[in-house]
Amino acid sequence: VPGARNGHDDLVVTEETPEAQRARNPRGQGDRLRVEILQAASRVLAELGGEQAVTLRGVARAAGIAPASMYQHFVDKAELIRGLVDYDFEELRAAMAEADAVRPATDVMGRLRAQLHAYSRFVLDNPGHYRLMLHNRRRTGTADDPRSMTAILAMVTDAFGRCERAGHRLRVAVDRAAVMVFVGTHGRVALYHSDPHDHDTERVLAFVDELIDLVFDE
Amino acid sequence: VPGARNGHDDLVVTEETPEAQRARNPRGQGDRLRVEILQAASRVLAELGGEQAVTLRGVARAAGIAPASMYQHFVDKAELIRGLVDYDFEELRAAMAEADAVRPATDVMGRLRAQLHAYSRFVLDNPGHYRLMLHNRRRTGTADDPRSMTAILAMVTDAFGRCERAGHRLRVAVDRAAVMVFVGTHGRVALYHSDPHDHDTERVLAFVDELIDLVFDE
DNA sequence: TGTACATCAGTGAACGCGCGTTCACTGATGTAC
DNA sequence: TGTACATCAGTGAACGCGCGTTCACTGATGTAC
Repeated sequence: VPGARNGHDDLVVTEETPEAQRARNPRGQGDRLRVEILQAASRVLAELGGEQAVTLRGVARAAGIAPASMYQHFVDKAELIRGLVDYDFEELRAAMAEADAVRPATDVMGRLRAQLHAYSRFVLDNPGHYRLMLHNRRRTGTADDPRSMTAILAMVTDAFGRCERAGHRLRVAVDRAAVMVFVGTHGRVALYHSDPHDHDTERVLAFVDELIDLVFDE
Repeated sequence: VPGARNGHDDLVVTEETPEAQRARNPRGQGDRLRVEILQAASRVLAELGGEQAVTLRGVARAAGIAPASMYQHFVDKAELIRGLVDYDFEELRAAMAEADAVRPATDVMGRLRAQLHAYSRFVLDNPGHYRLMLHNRRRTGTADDPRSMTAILAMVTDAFGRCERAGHRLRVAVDRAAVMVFVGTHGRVALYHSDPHDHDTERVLAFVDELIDLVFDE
């Protein structure tokens, strides 16, 4: 019956996506729903921005499942959020790694810029995700966990190290340069996030380049 | 009767502060409660961090009044939040202005550093407030409104301008230098906000000084 | 090959909670006569 | 000077809502015999 509601016990307020009735996963594949849930959560966060917009019931709605079904994959809401943060860190890391890999290995400066540009684009395009990652990150403090800011910073530090070894002279130590540029990049995108006059991606990337120029000697 | 509850229709969960019975303000002084409410909201935000922790009922509880009383001073919750943001911007501006005024007028570099240090301290000490200010700021985009990031940046730009006129040479234009250092400062405090290994105020201030050194020639 | 059954993916209904908001009110106090 | 009254600061109780979570369940499907 077209238009028939699947029986939620609460009204679906935003009728936008009627969400075709989900086909149940086959026997051994119960875990597939887990990533579908994370993708749904990611969509919800992107559309509504702000962690408080990510509710168990809202994500269930977006995934087209019953709220109770969440509990087969996440013990509680906090674990759902942690899962989402890990998912996002992996997306960011992958975007930076790909930007790096796509350039010739010898173009060390180009790879450095490309990584920082990928970082900027990710943050500009996903403000809600970025805020979530910032305020819910792991407490590890080591670069071991690839899902941490420390690991992202380590990628940038590596890129600076390659530049220095290739003969590009820095005005400060490698790790200081990396922190300065990374932190400056973050500051730029974060500070101007909600400013409607400043959503010009190109200007942000130009600022990042300006920062990079500042730490190199020449 | 000591210990007697004033009749809230919901239970007060955190019994911490029994909040002595408020004395009603005299006739013409109804507005005094407005600032008491803002101060209570400020306390709630500082203690619980995060905008979603600031609820009408929670603030009313902290102020020792009935939830309904909020509506004589704020038309709805959104206006309470706006009021809180304005209140916070004024606090930040005042802290920076005082840091500047306390030094001899001729010590232009000291005044610049003092302003940025005051900014950093405010952000480090009030993470919840700072996040609220960032994500709920005015859309003006002009420095006219003293309660905006633009106005704060304008203060920093002025300070850099004074340094340059006093003979300190910059490697980039005054407004670029101001943006870079301001944005870098913001990035540093914001990025490391929730990192327990990095709550050392002195290290943050040293980073800010390092940034300042970087934009000056020499 | 046929069938009983355990397993598995997912559900429906209900719960108690704190929230924002409304509305008719209370009682003290300054003011008009 | 005395008193009726309008004004003002602030309240108590109730509302409907969406939330996170629990629990007993359903029904399809692979497996053991």
